[in-house]
Amino acid sequence: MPELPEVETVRRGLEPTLKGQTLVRVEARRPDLRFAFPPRFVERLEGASVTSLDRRAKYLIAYLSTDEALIMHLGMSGRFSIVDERGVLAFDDYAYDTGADPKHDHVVLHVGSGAKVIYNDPRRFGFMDIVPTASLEQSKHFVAMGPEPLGNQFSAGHLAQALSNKKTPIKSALLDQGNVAGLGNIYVCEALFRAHISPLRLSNTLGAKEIIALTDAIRAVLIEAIEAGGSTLRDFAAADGSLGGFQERFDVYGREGLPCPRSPAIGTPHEPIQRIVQSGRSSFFCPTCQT
DNA sequence: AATCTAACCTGACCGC
DNA sequence: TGCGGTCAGGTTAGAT
Repeated sequence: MPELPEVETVRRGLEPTLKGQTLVRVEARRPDLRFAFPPRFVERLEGASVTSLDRRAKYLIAYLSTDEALIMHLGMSGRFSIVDERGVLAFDDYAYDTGADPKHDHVVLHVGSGAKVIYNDPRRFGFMDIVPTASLEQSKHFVAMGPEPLGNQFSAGHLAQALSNKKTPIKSALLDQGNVAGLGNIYVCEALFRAHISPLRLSNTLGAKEIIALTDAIRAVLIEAIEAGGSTLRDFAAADGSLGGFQERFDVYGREGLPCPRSPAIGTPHEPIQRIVQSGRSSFFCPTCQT
């Protein structure tokens, strides 16, 4: 479930195991994921140590002692798990999935502590790349990418500028990583609901107040989801098997036909949550309070 | 240049 | 139990 909050949750989960550790052995069990691994993928990783683990939008970045950076993207179905030095599963970002799925374990990073970090991806929409750290920002993955929504560069002013000449629906504009980076289908739906804006509205028709509301809604929903991701990790550490996480808190996503959370107990009820398809993807919204 | 579509893959789920 | 159809949270190459 990798949009920005999920990737940040994964980053926090992997950091204690990877940071400062040497990659003593790397297994690439096939030549590619969505794309071929870069040349000499294993050789460039083995022997390097991870100086820090960062995130940019939905990408994980492991900075290496070799002045290169390992870029990892989870695609749609990518997940990481950690098996610690005792052989015990210590982290799995799909903790509520039942059963192992070793046939889709494509990459294994063995670190000096004896732990291993396993990348599993049934659909193989994920990918990994290695680029020189000095040119990371200029690499093809990041060169045209918009600002981090939780960073200082993202503001109502930025969003207003980005949307001002766009005729595309706001739903599509927010999915465009060049406008703001890290949102996906779920959090776009949720942010538009919070901002009372219909996904059908054309980008260049939003008013200043709406753009401010949208900016605030994007930040708020991402922050809450990251906090909920943290609680998922704690749940798993406690091995209580509970689902947890943010998905129980969606206002509109996946809730077609269900009541709008804002529908009043007294007075005229809102229409049920509606699902439409925009550029091939589902949008969920309340036709009554999102205009 | 902006915008849209199809494609990449596999698995889960639903109705019959 | 099996079969076919539908859907899935992302990105990008190629067409309009």
